[in-house]
Amino acid sequence: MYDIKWIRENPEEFDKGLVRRGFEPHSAKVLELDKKYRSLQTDLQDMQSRRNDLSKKIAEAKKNGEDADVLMHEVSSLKSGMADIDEEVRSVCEQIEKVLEILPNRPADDIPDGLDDSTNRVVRTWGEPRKFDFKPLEHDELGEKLGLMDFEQAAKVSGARFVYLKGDLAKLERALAQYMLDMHTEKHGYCEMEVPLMVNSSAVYGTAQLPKFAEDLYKTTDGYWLIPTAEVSLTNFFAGKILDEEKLPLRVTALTPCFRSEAGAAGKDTRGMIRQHQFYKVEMVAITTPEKSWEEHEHMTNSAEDILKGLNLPYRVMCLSAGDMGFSSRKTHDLEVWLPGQDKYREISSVSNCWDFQARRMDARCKSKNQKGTRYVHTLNGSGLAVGRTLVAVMENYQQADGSILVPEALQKYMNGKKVITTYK
RNA sequence: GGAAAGAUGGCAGAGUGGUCGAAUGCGGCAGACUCGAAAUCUGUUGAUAGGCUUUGCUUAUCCGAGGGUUCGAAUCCCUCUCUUUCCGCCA
Repeated sequence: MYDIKWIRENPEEFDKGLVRRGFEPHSAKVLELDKKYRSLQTDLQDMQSRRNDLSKKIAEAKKNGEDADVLMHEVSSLKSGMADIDEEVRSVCEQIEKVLEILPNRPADDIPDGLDDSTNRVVRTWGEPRKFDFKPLEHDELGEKLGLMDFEQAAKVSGARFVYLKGDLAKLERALAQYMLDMHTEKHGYCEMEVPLMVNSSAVYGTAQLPKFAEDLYKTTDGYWLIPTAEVSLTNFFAGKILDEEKLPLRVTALTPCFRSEAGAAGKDTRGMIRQHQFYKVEMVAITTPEKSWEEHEHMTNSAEDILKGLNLPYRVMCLSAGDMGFSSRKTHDLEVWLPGQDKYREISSVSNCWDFQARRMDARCKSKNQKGTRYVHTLNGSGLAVGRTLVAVMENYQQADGSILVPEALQKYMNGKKVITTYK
């Protein structure tokens, strides 16, 4: 959510950001409503002030045993006009909110222009894609050949975009999640959390999946939303709070299933585990002061990269263009892992600095001891990593000619020392 | 699911129709005392929005949320949410 005061002072910048995102300029309309709102509010406050004065006089008159009927009538007539203005103030305020709540965050200055992924910029590349002396398979083919991945039965039980994992492959996924959490908690300074998977509307509004993206989410019969990412639960942990600036940054992480309807993804990634309605993800969230959020963005990106480095999976870091970023983000780094089966880099993590955009929506603030007043915190979130997609990457990168899969060294301790995954017996 | 009691500032906790944005205590901040610290004493200390003659002044709103009654609501009425305790059920 934008700060109306900031728009008042920087209308051109506001519009410029929107245009970079592929949106129409909105400052003229917003400022017109804002002007109306403020003038109405002043009128209303004047009336309220008069009412309060008269009420005090009535109290005094009654205390002195005087007659207060005339005064009381005066307030009554004053009140009849107040209700209308009150209604108008509320309506204009709502109109402003309706406009602002569906506008995306302002892109940072240093990110590429462009409305889609074609102008995303490569920030850095790590690792050499492995040379195969056989034709590498895609993960779903590998998994099914091993008898450890079953899409067919999942389709019967649930439908498209679900999977069963069996035996060592199921265990490998669990090992991956554990490895990620251990890295983040022991090495990167995150606090592990166990979080709600079902949340209410105001939480989803806070992280800005609502009101605009309701069709991407699952809703229960009694009105809960299934989280599409632990970002919702983790970030809202700080909703409505005033945090000590001295204690920031706060870093939290959680392993959760994520639920997505994939409403707009018909025909995309229909095979395999890349795009499922339900998948595990380790999410990182950081809360910082306004001064420290860019620094924290780098730290979080590095934390995600560390996971891939530890698994020796080649990847590159992309800086997303203005129009390709998520709604709440000012700057997003995507980590793309090399998938030999697909012969391309695929997104495995997305690390975003949301600035004060979500903090305003969920009223998360911070306060310094030597400072008057409060400020909105900056929120950041990033996948660290998408567990299902990491499993895919491990399978494709560590496959052998006979169809077996080597267990990356970093995961062996989570697999009881097992070094290779073969057919289920 | 049934019954009862609650929700007040950073925290604890008074306040049942009229200078109540709210006593008191703790905490925080500033000062005094001290070589320094502790203890003690004194003062100070909420948020949001608007206006202005803008390091300040002023107006409004905020006592779980939303409505209502009233000249006036933390206080009375209604709805909702949450918490606690007891009973029931349950991984």
